[in-house]
Amino acid sequence: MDNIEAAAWKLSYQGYDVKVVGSVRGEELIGKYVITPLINRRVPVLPAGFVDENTGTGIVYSVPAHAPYDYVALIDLKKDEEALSRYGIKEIVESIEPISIIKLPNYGRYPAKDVVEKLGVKDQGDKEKLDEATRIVYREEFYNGVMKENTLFPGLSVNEARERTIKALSEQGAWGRMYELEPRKVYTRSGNPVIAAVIKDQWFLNYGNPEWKAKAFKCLNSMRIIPEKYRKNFEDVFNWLSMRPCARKRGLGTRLPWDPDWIIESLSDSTIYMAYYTIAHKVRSSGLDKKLGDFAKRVINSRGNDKDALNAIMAFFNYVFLGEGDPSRVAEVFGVSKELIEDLRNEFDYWYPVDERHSGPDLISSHLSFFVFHHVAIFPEKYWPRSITLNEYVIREGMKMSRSLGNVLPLPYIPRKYSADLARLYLASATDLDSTLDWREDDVASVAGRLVRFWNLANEIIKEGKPTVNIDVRSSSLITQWLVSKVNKAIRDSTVDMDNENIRGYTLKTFFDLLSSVEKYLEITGVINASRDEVRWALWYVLERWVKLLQPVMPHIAEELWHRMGNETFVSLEPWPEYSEELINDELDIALDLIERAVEDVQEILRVTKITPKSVYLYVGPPNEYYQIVNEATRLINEGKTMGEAIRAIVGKPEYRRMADRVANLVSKVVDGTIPRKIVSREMEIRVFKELSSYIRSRIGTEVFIQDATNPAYDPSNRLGIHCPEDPQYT
RNA sequence: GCGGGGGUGCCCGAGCCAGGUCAAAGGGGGCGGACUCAAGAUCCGCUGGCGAAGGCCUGCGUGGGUUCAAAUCCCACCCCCCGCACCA
Repeated sequence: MDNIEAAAWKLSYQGYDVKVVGSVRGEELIGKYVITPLINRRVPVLPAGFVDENTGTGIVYSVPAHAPYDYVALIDLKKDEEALSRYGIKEIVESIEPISIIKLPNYGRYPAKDVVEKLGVKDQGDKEKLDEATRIVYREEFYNGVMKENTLFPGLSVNEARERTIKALSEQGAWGRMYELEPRKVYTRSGNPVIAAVIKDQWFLNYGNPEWKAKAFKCLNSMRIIPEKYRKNFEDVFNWLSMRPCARKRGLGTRLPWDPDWIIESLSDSTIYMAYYTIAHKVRSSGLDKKLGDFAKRVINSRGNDKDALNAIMAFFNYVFLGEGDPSRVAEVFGVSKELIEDLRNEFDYWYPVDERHSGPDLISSHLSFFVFHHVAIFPEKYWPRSITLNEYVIREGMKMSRSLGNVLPLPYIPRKYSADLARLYLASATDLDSTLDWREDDVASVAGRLVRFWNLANEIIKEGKPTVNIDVRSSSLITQWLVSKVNKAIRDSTVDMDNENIRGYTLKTFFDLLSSVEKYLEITGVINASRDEVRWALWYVLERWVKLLQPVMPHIAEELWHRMGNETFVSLEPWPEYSEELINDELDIALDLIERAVEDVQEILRVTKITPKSVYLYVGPPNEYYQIVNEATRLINEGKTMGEAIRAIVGKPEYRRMADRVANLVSKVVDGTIPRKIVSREMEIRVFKELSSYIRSRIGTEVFIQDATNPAYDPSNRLGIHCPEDPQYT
């Protein structure tokens, strides 16, 4: 088929009576002039390689000022001496300058030139960039462009001017419309090109109906949209939705009962398919599918005139989905038991409404909005959908996945190469719902490393076996109390994350944070001479809860560990772990931080001073009044008091009157942040340093002695001058 | 233009709603070390600058402001991404 025929063939589907009367080679026209309609300008015909000759005549109107392709083609042609002389158009082409006809804010005289240069388009063969440039320029001009004085419609916006131009052209009889598909190259499954056709008597759904719209909004307002930021998007689409075609002439699908030449367009009916899913299995196993199908055929074959058949179908769904009508009647019509019909009704009622629909933001403007509209149109309020969750795109190594880049990661490949649990863990940890997920091989490998660490750790705990003695946490070592607190906190906080569908938060807390806590626990208990029974008990305590917490993100591994722990049940069927608020103690975290900070401080001092000490003395726990002063100061500052007011208020109390300078010093350190807002008690401070002194020693590689600052056994340099809570002195 | 989302350290990316323990989680990359004949894998440490004592300076797009205190709150500006009906 040559090009003229292709265009003629396409047009024949668009309501035109087309006959091919002859053909002309484009080359024959080059160098000739045409007269444009409306403005009667003589315009030369020039060669260009970018033109798609499958569309229309293969001749396009060139607007180099505003169309990137035209601009680049003109530049190319000016440089192409060979073509210029072959067609004898050198003089014409050299004299051509783009004519700017649209004023566009933030762009120069020739928007096409601006964008082409910005994107670095090389020549008219640079299709990818030119398409991008065209998209940008057209969009900008369409929404923001204003026609200039040298046009027929000065001052009008581009979209208004376009309508006026069409009108003017058609009044002259110089206008016809040809529809084309975008993107162009779309093929049917049998390999034929897809073309646009003009359809008469199209059926529409009128989403503009105010009552319907109001109901849809009512539903939306009662729904959870996760992430919440997409709600506005839905609202915009709801407002904007109006007439939309709901049927087509070809393809698979259900015929429109009253006009069976038409097939219901998939977005128009697939949006409530989940209602049918609730009963599909029973409809099929009971043979009802066949009976429903027979009725449907009767309806369609009679063009909707077979009222009995139509009523039968309606009665069935009215009862099952809406609870309307009499189940005995329905049973009778279908020749089945009343119990079956009631069972279907119960099945539907058990599952509905849709508690959560998970999808992507690109479907907000179509599928997901229809989903809401159609539900509210058909179902009573109690069956309206409850929530929609959306997640962003997946990219790979920072790049969009596409076939042309050859970097698509096929789904079936994932469990084989990475294992399902690793992939789940990585995906869950890598990003939130509302941002793009970047699949990065290096990161996956790093997560895999953690997973192996976790696996080994869990198996070591299992190897040690279930503890035989029970430990009372309240009388255990601080570090064990700390770990137990961490676990309980992880349960508490990750449960909130789960409820909010903050999967990343949940994963970070339950897997990564707990893993590092347990590793820290092992490191510390390995050097402080902890009770073996206690450690064993604590690790088991953790693992029992940990496996349950991790079950959603790594179901297979969790199940395996659960069984290795000696359980006969499935962890997936176990109740979600409970936490105990009493076992959560933030003071322990602060205390552990205190130790870490002390270690880092000492290391830094040793590094800066380049001293290699024989031993280090840490003086901790200044007088108790200091703690009280700090807590009091924090309270006053948080109330909005100034530093001076806080100092005066504290010094005003008789017990602090004689230490005014110390009060002033402490308060100023609270204000400037040298002393943290949350501090532990003096008892805790001394206890944590004493219990973990071996750990401190192992970290700094030197003998360490913890001294009570108020009563030091050794103070050779007498450095205990000004000294604050949370701020050990070192010797 | 309108609507929405963003701009954080070499890179990715938390934090921001509820200001203070934030030189700023986590990861990647880089550097150093352990292990190894070696490489890889793994593990440990360092990774804004300065510093002979726990500190100072710079710093979260830009410029202002509020505050004792700002990555976080307010105002203005710049830049990036996404969407915008019959498709230019």
